[in-house]
Amino acid sequence: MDVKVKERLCQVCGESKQIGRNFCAFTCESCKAFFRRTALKTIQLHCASNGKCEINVQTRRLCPKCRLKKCFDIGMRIDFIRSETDNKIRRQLMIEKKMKKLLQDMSAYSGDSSDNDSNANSGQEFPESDGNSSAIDDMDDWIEHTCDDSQGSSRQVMDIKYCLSGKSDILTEIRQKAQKLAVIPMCKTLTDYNGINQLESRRIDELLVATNVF
Amino acid sequence: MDVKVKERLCQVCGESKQIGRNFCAFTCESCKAFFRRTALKTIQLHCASNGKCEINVQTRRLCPKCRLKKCFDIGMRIDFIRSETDNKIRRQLMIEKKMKKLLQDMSAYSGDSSDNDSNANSGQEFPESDGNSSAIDDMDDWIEHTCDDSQGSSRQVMDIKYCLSGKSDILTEIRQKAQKLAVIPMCKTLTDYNGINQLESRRIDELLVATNVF
DNA sequence: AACAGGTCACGAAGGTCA
DNA sequence: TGACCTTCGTGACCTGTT
Repeated sequence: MDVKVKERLCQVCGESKQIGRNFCAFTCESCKAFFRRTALKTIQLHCASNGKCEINVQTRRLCPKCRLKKCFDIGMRIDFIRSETDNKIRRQLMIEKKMKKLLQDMSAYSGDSSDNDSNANSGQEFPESDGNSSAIDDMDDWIEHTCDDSQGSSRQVMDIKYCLSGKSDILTEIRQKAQKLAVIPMCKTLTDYNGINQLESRRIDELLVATNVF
Repeated sequence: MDVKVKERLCQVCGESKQIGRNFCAFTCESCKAFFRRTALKTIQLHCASNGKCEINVQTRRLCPKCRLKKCFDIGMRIDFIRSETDNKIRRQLMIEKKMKKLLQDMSAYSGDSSDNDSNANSGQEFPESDGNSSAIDDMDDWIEHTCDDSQGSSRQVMDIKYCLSGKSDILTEIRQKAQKLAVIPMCKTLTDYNGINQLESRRIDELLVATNVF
């Protein structure tokens, strides 16, 4: 029972909400975020009380130095924070993944069945651009004309565009696909249909597209 | 006896449950899944302890690099993992099998018990509507016989039908395309609508993929 | 029965923004 | 700073084939 209670309280500040195992210790969300942000920083922290501050939910934000010290004391491990290069790679992979999906969607709606999976080496880097800005412009057009942004739904597309600045190879491909796009239905025909949620109406869209009727 | 005990423990992590010969070594289910997922990946794994982590049930998830190393060390073989193309083919075959069964169900519902179709090419056909006695009628029949409306669940299908009324040419076209694509169970999947769950929409995806449209 | 792959809820990382 | 979110790896459980 003692252990159970322990596991339900943040070992750093005593918080009782959102407790989980973070960086090898049971902590709350805020101490987790604090440790992630602070532990790797090299700048010297300063404590006004000679490093003897008590850390609880109320005081935890008053002295970062003592809070961080307690984090280490209760066993939070710095080596469980992913390295910046690791994170960079992950972000890159995520972007490529989204890109691929975007291209698939475009292919589907333009009826372009020539989209081949033969691209075996997915971990490859995109070639650098020579400053082709018109591809970006084209993408802007495409975003503007094909996305219903009434609910911020094209935000991810914008992110991808931003991240891809200077990667004209794939942008050229996008432009080609985009040109084939006769019409629009990217953002769901039956969205507000009573009872059918977004996922389902998306499936219906796909079925209709599969028939090549619309 | 020693050997028997050995065979009842995962050679990677020492787990004692669900042991079997997996990829040429005696392992638990989780190490099997881990090896299947990880062994073929090309991305570089990183170990914080210079590749000297001890792997047991508690620690196995902490360092993928050392876990994978141990997998190889105890003799798990990467060539026992099926290739992606192999898996693709298998999935394709499974889908065709399922579609065949669905087509049979379909035939049963449409009262098309006579197997002597004049079209000899595929063996499985959409029930032919005589003349243009109205595709809508056919659809009505089909809806009536395949939808469980005990909870108003076929309402969406009916609405779709209504939207298509007066567009019998489109309906005919859909049927023709459907014949060509050998996709019947479009609405069959929606029949069980009670909220389309994840599994079901997954089926729809599979069917679409099976048509080679995308 | 044995052994491949598939599924999905869940835990624990990082990211975002008021 | 911290509440909330997304993403991805994990492992128990499942399906299908031999």
